[in-house]
Amino acid sequence: MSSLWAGEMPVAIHFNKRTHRNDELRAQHAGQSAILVGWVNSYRDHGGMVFIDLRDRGGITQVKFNPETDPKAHALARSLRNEDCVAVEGRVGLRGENVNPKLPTGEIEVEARALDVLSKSDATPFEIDDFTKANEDLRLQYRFLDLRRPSMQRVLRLRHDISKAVRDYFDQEGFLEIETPFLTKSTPEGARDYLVPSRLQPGHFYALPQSPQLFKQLFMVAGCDRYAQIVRCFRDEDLRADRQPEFTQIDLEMSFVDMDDVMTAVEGCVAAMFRAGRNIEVERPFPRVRFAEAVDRFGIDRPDTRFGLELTDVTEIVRGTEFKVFSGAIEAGGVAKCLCVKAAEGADKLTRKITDGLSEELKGIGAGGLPVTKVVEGQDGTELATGVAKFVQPVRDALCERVGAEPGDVMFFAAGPYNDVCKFLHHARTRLIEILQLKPSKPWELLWVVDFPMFEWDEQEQRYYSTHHPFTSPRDEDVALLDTDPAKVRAKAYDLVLNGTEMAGGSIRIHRRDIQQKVFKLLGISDEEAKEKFEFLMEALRFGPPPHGGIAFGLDRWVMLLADKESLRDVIAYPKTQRAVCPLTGAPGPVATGQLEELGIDLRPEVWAKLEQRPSGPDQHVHRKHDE
RNA sequence: GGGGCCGUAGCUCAAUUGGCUAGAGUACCGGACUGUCGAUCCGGUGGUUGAGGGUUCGAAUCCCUUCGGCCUCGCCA
Repeated sequence: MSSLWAGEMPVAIHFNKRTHRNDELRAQHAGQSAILVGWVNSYRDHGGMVFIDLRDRGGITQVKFNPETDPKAHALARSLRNEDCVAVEGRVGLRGENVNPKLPTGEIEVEARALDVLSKSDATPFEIDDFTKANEDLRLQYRFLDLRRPSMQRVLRLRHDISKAVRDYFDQEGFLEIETPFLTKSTPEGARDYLVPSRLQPGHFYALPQSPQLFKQLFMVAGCDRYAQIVRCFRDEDLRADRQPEFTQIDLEMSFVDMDDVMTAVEGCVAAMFRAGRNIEVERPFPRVRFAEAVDRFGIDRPDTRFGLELTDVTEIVRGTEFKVFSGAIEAGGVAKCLCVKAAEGADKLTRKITDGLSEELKGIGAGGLPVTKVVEGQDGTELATGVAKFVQPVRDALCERVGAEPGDVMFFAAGPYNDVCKFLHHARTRLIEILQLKPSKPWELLWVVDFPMFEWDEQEQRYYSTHHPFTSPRDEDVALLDTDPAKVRAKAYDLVLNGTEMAGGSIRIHRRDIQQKVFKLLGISDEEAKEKFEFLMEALRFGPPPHGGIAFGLDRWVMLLADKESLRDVIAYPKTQRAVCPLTGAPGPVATGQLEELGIDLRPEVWAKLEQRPSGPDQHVHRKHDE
């Protein structure tokens, strides 16, 4: 290579015989000889002495080139640039007074006797370190460089450690890891499917699995007893920071169990993940909260209970007030709830600007606004000031007593249908926690939400939907209600919530065919439809299915939280952008028309038109009408 | 599909009310320097201000269209 020292043959170092990784050498190794490989993280050329920081996936070791002792290696070292891939042979030396306390290997350096440039690097599009920031789009386009950064390497390692802990745990607990197909059948309910056209049967499509739900239930019918898999799932819906079109689930199913058995198994798995990821021992069992209570107190079925700001029902107190927003909503069958910010929580920071801003935000999600009032110390005791004060003044004492409000506090209200009120105040609560920068009572809070209703009534479509999914079992004591009052039936379902984020959801499944049929009927799924869509499950239920249940949790989200990252993209090696594009590969891309023909697929005229409009870049293959 | 933020040198950013040759740090190139460690010092290259159109004597700045990225609602376990 021309970049090698002119006239010299490259020094042949047996790079495949490296002796250490770059985070391993310590003072105790002083005097030993070592072969290291890696990338040039930085170089410092003093004219005389040359230093390079050599990086591999584990860490950094300083290498010293001395012109007096090793002129050849030194001369070559002067040509090194960032991200060159090199091998170094030398002696481990103590740094004496020049110890670098920032590096674990800072007590030593490798005094190079020989240097081999394995390959040169062009100037990188961004610098490979944790100091400089680069546009995320660029990072994803050059993900192989982005992943060289120590912080990304740490994430990959963390993810590996967590996955391994999960596998070890399930192995130990007697679970079998069995793979399920990716080319499978489209399921009717749930998210939009990713479809894969069939060549052998034109006009037919496989769907990529949204989850292995049915397959794992069949494993139970098959007598596998305990199944667990770390498996990729696919959902063709719009992306978010915490949502990718393909994501990884920890999926499990168990036979001859009830809710407690599954929950205990999951708690063990979560404990193993925390141990592996953060070296934290979590307290078990996790507390449980009933769905109805969670929604009542926090407005949401996945509450973050580490903060105060609980909701209080004030329907009866404000029922008769002059304020139409309250009285009208209540007369129409709605409720009124109050969220009280205590003085100690920083209620005085809630300026008019902030409360107005919150009100606007709430209008954005369908609220009429966010009525507010302040509790103040007046001449004759506690009084209300500003906002809706004059309307609620007549019920002031009852209101303050009910809510526990004291001078200095600020009260927010919402009135209307129960679900709306909860939704609005949950939003307000979440934002207030951010705005007031409230400190959580503890860093991690794991809790179970249980006793979900089986069904939710859809007012618009006048039909029931499954809260969980159609195979979820009702609680034994509620089975009779299926015939009389379906809305009251509680499900054997459980969600695991971490710091206000749903991290896992599962249920005990229906293992009796008659109950499954009854549930389908309630959901408006006809016998023919059930047979068509879930034929194999319905068939399986004929042949002695065991009582069973399971759960699935999103591995990506767990890694994200344990890695203190705010985006799933930071914990997935090759993630997609918001438009579900992979900047690295350019996927999705067009294909040759021949491929489409084989599949019996033709693009619609308007799709063609759009494709032809698009400026085709140098590396972009547009569908060609004539095959190449 | 709706709302919001953003796009200027390889990278991260600046550019006052629409006004002088669009600047800085870093990277890169050249030079100096024997203990640095996000090395330092001196010098240099580098710009279709995402793209297209418009308003104007004059546009990075204002308007329209479009492409791309992020956040979010809808959607989604």
